[in-house]
Amino acid sequence: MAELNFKEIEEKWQRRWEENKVFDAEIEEGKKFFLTVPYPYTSGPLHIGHGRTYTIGDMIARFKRLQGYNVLFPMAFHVTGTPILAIADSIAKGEEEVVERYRDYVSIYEDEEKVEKIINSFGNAENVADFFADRISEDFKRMGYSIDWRRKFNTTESMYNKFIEWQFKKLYDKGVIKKGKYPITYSIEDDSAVGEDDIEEGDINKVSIIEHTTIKFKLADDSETYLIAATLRPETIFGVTNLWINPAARYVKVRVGKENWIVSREAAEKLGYQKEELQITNYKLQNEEAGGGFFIGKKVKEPVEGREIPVLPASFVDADVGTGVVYSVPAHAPYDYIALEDLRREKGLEIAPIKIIDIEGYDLPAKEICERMGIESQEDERLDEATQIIYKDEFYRGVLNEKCGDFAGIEIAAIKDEVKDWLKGKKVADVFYETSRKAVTRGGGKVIVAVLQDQWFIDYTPSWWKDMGHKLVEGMAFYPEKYKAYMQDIIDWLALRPCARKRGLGTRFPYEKDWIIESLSDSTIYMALYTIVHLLRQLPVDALDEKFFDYVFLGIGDAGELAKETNIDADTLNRIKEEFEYWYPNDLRHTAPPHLSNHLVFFLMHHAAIFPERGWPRAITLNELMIREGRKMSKSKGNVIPLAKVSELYGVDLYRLYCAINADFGSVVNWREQDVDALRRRFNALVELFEQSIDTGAEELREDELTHPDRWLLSKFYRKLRDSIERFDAFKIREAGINMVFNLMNDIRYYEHRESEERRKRIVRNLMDDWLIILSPIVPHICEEIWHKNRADRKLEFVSLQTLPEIKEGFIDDRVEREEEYLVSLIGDTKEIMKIARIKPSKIYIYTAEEWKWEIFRAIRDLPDKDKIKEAMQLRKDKSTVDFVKRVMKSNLAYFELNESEILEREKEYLMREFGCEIGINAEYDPKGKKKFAIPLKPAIYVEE
RNA sequence: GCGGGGGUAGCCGAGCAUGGACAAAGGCGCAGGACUUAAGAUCCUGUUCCGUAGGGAUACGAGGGUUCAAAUCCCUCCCCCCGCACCA
Repeated sequence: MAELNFKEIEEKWQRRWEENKVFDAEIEEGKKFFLTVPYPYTSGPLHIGHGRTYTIGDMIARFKRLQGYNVLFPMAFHVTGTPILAIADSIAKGEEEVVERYRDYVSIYEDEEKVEKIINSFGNAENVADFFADRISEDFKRMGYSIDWRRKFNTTESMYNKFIEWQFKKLYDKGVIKKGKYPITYSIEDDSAVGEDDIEEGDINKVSIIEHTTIKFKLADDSETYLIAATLRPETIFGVTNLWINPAARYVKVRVGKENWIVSREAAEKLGYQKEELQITNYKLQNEEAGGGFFIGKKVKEPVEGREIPVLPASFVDADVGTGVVYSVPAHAPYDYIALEDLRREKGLEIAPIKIIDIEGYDLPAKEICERMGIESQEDERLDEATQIIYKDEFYRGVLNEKCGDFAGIEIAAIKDEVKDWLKGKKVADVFYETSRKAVTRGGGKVIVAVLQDQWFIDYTPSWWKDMGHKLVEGMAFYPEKYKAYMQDIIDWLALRPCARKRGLGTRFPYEKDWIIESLSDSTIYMALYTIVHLLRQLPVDALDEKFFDYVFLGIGDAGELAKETNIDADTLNRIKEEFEYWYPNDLRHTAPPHLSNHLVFFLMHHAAIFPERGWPRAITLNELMIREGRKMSKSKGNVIPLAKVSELYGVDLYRLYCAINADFGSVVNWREQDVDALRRRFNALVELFEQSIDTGAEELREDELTHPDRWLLSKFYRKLRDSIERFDAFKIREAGINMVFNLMNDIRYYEHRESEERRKRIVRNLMDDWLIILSPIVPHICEEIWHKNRADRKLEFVSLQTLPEIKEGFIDDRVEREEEYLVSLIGDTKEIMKIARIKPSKIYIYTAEEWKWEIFRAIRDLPDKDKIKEAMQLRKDKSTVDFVKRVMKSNLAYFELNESEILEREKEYLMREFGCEIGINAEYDPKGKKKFAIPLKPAIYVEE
């Protein structure tokens, strides 16, 4: 048999599909199916993990075609946002790490001599985007995806900008586009917002924004000036005994409104990015910063009761965390307790802790935790841990005591925010944002929290919107189903989202042109554009204004008038509108769970807001990600395989099969070379099975020559086919695939053992066409190849365009399958006996159950266990009846009528072949008295040496 | 912390929603055999323990409970993974 060249086969069929426009979708009679997968971001090559989602999407598209749907499966490219711009900037600056990475990326696709030139062009973001968009298109074609490529676009095209502007106008009209303050992570050095990608180790050690509460302590000798302490536990203010200042740090005075605030120099800088009214002046008249020591020993007034408390030195205070001023609650904060202990030892200073929280198991929590953990110095690293423990315990179990005024008797968890608000109301507290850890950007710039004063948001909080979102989700299907409830929660949780930035590629914000629409907010309803994009290309961009889209998408306005205004004739307008209305809604969006709480929820909410109900999406399916050899794939680990290499390294169909079979949607696919190899052998064996039937010119079996094993295999085949179609339709592609590859192959192997290789070749011929059709969504290239090889006259009849095979129900035969199971278990039992008794048989005697046993078997089959013996004894009063019924109960055999001796007589020859000896059926000869052990469906066996 | 998902044999991984045929599919690995000059591939057999007749014992994170019966239901505990936003 000739070795198949998979690569050639892939290319051949991809070419023919393209030449014959097999996947170009046009309006047709009958049912339609519009499937989308999120467009890829074109900052670099995709890897096999990304490929999983697109591949599954393609399988669904292909399956739906077989089901008779007119399928639209389009693709576009996402370019908007900051990363591509950042990459281009880095390359323009010549940052070696980035340049090196992109050299590697480009080398995946290009010969070495071209690489440098292409990299040089990458100083321009557009070139990066275009290069990878082109390559990813090629990758997708090479993966055999059944995409209608005429509808390809990217998100920086002016046509797209027009569409996004329209979207924002619709949202603005609904009153959900707003302006306000918002804290973000920010780099002073770069003068811009920074995200996870921009932060050093931001991907593995996330930086989040933490809200501290600042509390003002008035200096006793200066009524306009306050030391500003920051805390995460404002409710502990009732227990404050002193302030802490780090003598080694530098402090400055800043002017906030009419007050002077004293904070660390570092904090002053951060405050400058958070409070617009802030002015910085240096402390002391001689225009110098003050060392922390300047304040030591001064008195301040705590703001609740106005007690005077001292300012004391502490080394644990970090000038770069919070304000560099900390208030001390030694009863409940381990750091404070230990620092005071130090002072007591060194200076003899006695300050009594003020206990304000009652909690079971503690008297003075800070003291006890330190003693328990053996902490004695404020340099001890375990203080953090001790603080955590106390914080947690007190938060959930602690109750404020009588020292806390109106808040006494209430649990911390329930009252924390109220205390904070109360302090804010008294004008003694304010908000200060801090990063959850110290962080720098990848360029080394310090990351702080800045508060944007005029950030644009989408406000998802209006209840009308949430209600619509819930309703939309309620009417949708999700697979895996658990994500439906999860999505409802996400909708509730969704609040304000900034929707524009100052930087990045994208559409200008229509209401303030120096803002650019943020890239997730511009990717919410773009599926609608797929339906008409190929038609829009023939129109002048200027015509694509609000009225145009209102008409096409919402049916608002009049074609005749619009034609006059836009210079597009009314027929064209209607043609476009019709195309949209034909394809919409999006019947299925297939993606991966990381999109749930961002892209997908926006996708749903924006549809709910903008489109009428008939335009709402119908279903979402999600597949988990892919790992490799048990580990996450990542650039830094260097363990990614580019999608572009799949064909060369593995073959596309093998990859697709692996994606289909290795894991269900809800589980991670583990790409393991060992398993891939094993699957390759299976896959090759399957292909060979088909090839052999074709090459030898084996003929189909005629119905009148079918034997029992033939009927058995046909029954198995059509049962599995029926089952697999059901499962595929329910997106259980893995189960369908395992059924149609692994399990069927096992059946055929068994069949061949039962019959012969020759006959196997013939019967495969009977099944081949039906089998190829159901396999074609998963491994389309090889199916197409064999489909055509099988019948040379097929030419343009692609397997990809067939309809699902008819299930030949007549072949599905319980009896035939039961009979075969009966034989298999008989043979298994016999072999078991031979093994245990270590006998080489000269003859094997098989005794089927006598008729009375069958009668009782029938009579008691539906009775509960406890009644079985009683019933049986009424039918036949004999001790052997009891033994028999016990054996039946133990054996757990499902009732089924079989004529055992008839089967055995028929298969006698097969049994002889199997055991290589004589077989006696129901003989009188029974030297060891085995006969009595026979029960229905489980004959007694005697093996003679 | 909040929300979600898990812990199954040497490994990966089904099954658990509707408890019973579950010593637990399938794959990998390992061992033996057939084939081969050999290797690979393929096929067969085995892979918790005991057993010279198809059987028995112990097992599905740990510990309890419900039941005639639990990997499957209930409770408690331990451990692991994911998301928590402005980022594609």
